[in-house]
Amino acid sequence: MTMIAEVIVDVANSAVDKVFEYIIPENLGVFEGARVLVPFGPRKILGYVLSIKNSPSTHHALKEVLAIKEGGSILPEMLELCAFMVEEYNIKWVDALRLCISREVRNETAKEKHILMCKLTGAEGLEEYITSLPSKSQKQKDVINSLKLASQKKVELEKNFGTSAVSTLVKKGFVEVFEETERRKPLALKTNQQKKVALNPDQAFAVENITKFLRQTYVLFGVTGSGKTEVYLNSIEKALERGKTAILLVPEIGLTPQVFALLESRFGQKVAVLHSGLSVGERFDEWKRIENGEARVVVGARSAIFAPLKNVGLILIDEQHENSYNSETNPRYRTEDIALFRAKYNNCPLVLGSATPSIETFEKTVSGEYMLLRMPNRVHEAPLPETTIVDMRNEIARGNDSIFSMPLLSAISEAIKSNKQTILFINRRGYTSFLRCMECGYIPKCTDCDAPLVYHKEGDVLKCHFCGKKYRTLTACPNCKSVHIRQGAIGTQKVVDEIKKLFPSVPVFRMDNDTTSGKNGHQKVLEAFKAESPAILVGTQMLAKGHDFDNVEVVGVLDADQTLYQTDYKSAERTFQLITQVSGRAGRKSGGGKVFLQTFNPKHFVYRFVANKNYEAFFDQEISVRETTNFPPYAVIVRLLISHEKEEVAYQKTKNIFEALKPLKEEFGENIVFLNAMASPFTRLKNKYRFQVLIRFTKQIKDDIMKKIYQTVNIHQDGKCQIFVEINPSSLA
DNA sequence: AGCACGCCGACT
DNA sequence: GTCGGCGTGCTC
Repeated sequence: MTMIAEVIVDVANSAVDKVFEYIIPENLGVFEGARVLVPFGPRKILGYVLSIKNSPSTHHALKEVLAIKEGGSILPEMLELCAFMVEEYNIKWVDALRLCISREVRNETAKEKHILMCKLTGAEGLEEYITSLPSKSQKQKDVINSLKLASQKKVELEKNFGTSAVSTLVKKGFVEVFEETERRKPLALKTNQQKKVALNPDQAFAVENITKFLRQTYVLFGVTGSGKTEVYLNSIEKALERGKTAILLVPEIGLTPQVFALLESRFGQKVAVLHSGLSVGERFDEWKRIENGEARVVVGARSAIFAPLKNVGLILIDEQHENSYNSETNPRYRTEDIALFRAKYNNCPLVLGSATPSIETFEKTVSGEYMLLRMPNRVHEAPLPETTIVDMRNEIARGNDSIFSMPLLSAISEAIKSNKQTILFINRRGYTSFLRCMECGYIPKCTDCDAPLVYHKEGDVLKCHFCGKKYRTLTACPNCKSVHIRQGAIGTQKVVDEIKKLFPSVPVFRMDNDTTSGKNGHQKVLEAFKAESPAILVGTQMLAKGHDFDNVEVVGVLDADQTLYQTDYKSAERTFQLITQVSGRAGRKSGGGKVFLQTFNPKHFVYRFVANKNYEAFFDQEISVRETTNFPPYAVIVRLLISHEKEEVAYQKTKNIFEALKPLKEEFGENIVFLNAMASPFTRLKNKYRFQVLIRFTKQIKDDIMKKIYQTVNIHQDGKCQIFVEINPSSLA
């Protein structure tokens, strides 16, 4: 009986992203998930076997599978996951499959590293030989004694005892040289052997619940410094004890060598680490170790969720709210979806840890879908920092129009006097930002959408990012007639200049995308900062990501409003998360931290809850806003981003898609809250013109309507015109 | 994505 | 006549 393989070819083009059938020659050992070499037109290319069946479903003349490629085959679990992703995100099969193998294996850009080892052959007459050696041949005796303990690298032996001693012994047949594969190990810090600490009652309760697997998904809700890591480690330990494996995901930036060192000290060689900082050789070896079962704990950034780990018994996502868990490019996916799929497949718990969980996730603890595990106390009993809200309008009234308020400046001065450190946070993102009257705090908003307008350099206009409406830029405040109008964006660089003028003798460091590029870029800046005291660190949101600062007393949030007036439904949530996380950097060890929030809008509910450190109260408020305004999690927002190199074509395509989607309004009636087409906020990007269609609908119709949206997209999509579909985009910029 | 096929302009 | 430009279309 001839068997037929359904193959997806390894070509990243939607025109060939479909099943091709091949005859399986007998004795080739083709299996589902295998990587195979197949004839494709005039050439031979790689393919992935999706399934095997008895008879073809096409009348094409079938060709034969040529060969099997070793390594990098797709586990049955991952094949199912790929099918899920193709369905859920409308992505290409190849793109899904490629996530599941390492690019080093796929491109053959790395292979195993072999080194020469030496060992004793066990040949007879060794003892006699040694005693017969003249005393000047001490080196040979040393080599033998050394090898009696363990096999050793040839280069090491030669370095210690000389090449001639080693080669003589090889010649005499007492020492044998053989090849061994060596693991290229990602560099870890010196491991200061962590002694296991006893869990506090909250931690113990969490570990016990997770281990008992009472619920599919847990939200580990713990304030900064509450010891979530210890819960992760203990839960992993319990999973390993049951013979299972575990995956721990951390935000890309949070994967500090300290975290890895901690895991390694606890789990040793069982840990594999995957992140963007690895060399090709290191990554190749880590994937290999996961594939062959040597590694049983995988720690890594978001793509590590695709690690070919078998028998998964626990999945943990640290800092669940982090946006870096959402892939925004090419194969778009949400790590939480993938993790939940794998957890269900493996019938194991999924743990989402955060001090500031996303609104959508926390809502699921309220509805009972997820189980909430609270950790309200800091481990070392160090109190959370004291937060002061500074009204910047008062500062201007006092004649201080600098970017630093008086209370913040005096706190910095005091910190310097007592040799403590200061962190200044300014979240400058993108080129454009809103305008603001420096006297009354007025911010121009769209008359149709109530969204703050965004200043565009191009054309010198104000635009609404929701409806695309344009306004003339402001020269004077329509509210108070002041001409004191500023762009909201003050960059880190300017802050550094200003603070240096005020405190010329204090070392100032800057941490943003420009200063942290390159390997271990973050680490270098952080270490430089930690080595100085007093010192000041100025940085963007990357400061917020879980770094441990022991000596920071003052945190200044220079422009708290900046994230608040980003133009989408998540801006309050994001602001709360960001400021809470940044605040958490103050007084971590000693306590007594001070946080200053500089704002023009001190009455805003977000700041009140930030200052009170009350996430749950913030959640209650925010979730009711979402409910009344019909935004996620009560509704679903879908954005179709249409791009083409010709503006007219992109515009026409957008119009066509919009017209094609319009009938949905009749079909789904009031379940469709909003449907409109408009120019994308960045109209031209990478030489392509971009337009977008926004659809907002109630979550009940999600599955039905998504099928129809994807159908429409697939009809209009071609090689030149790309259409990206995003569900609940994290930002509409 | 490649690679062949094919149908027009400028050369030995 | 034919060498080669890259538009179009196919790959089980």
